[in-house]
Amino acid sequence: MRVSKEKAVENRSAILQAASRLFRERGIDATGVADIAKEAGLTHGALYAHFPSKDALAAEAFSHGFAGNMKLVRQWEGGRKRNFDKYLDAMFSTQQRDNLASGCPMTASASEIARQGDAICVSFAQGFEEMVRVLENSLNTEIPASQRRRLAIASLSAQIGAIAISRALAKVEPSLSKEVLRSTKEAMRSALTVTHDSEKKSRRRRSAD
Amino acid sequence: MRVSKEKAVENRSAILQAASRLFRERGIDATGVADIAKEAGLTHGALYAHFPSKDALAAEAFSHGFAGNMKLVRQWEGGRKRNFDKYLDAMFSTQQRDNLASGCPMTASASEIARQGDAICVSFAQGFEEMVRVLENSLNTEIPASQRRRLAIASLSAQIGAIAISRALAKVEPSLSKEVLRSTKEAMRSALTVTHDSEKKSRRRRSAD
DNA sequence: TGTACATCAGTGAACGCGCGTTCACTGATGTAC
DNA sequence: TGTACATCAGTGAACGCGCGTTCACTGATGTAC
Repeated sequence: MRVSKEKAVENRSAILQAASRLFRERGIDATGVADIAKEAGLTHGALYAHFPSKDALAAEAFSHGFAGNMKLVRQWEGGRKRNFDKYLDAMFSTQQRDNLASGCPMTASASEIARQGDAICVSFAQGFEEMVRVLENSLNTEIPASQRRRLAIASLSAQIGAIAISRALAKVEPSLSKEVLRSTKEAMRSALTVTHDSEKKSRRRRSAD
Repeated sequence: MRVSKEKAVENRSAILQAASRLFRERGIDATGVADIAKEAGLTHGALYAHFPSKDALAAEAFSHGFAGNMKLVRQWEGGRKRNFDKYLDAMFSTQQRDNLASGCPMTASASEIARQGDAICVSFAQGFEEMVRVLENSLNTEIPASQRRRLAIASLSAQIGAIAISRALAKVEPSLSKEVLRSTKEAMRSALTVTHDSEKKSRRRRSAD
């Protein structure tokens, strides 16, 4: 039976939200369209009135989940040290590790992306580029601009890797799982609050802080 | 028809090798037991004479692939700087990125592991711990021992993350894909050849190198 | 060494199942008069 | 404002397909005599 325009928009959004959650939680291959429709309170047929295929839904769900996550991340943008420390504490926490459902979709699906269709890869690329920009702007402005981008990229690599590893270890080696989070966080904190090259001027300037 | 004992051992090994390759290349969920058996020159039924289930095969295939990869890695063990630079160049190369089939299984399946059975997680944990030990021993011995382990863990996080990201970007953003490899490599080179804390003595000692 | 027979790795049909997608149908909604 | 009808979001049965696993069967291998 036909539903009102508003209800249809609501349903589309519910499908997107369910897909975004379930793909992160169970992986893209392991989540069926019927599961998603059920979660959204619909039957599987309805899904095809809103999305042409599972692949297209996955690409849009990825962008949707990414946009939601980005809002949370932006609150640390600005580059002040105290904020950045909080950002690191939040990113490398066990809460973040155990929060598959609404955490970063890039992290939840890292090694699956490359095996999916091009649409998802494009969504991933856009999300990654935005994330690099945001992180770059959060770094201490005393770090030379040319290095900030490099450090932002390396940091995202470390974040994505550390969360994936700590998730894989959580069940069977819980203490090693936590060590991975802790060690990567501390290494990043050192790397991002001190410059790496041997420019002594900037190093001295910072030590007065 | 029955085959000789030697041939049976050979076949078991062929299944393991095929599984190890295909799981890395296509992902665990996306690879069928029939594909694996075919690749090994057998039919799917034969597989169950050697392995009780796909899950058990996956766990053993993971260990097998990991052991093979470890042999390649060990050649850089020893801690000399020149060797370590070569290790970094090899790890963050586009060849490594495009080498799904025989690259590190930890990297190929990072975000899938946590969603698989416990047996695979245990294999992963063993592999990871060994990798940490090897990398720890490859780091410059002037870095304090307490920091070496932390740096080794953080480096593995960055490696796994960077390869996963660069694979996801390879098709749609090839230049960004290469930048991720390059930036993460350079950040790691800086982080691992210079200590991170403010111990000035060791910093001075190293600058004479 | 030669023969008879038990063993068991490998075959391929069959199992039940869930997948992504299609489609004839339903009936409330939105619109034209 | 009230009536007639076209629209189309949502339903649920059905599609072909490939999945992991089982099993009766085959026939070369290995063994006991």
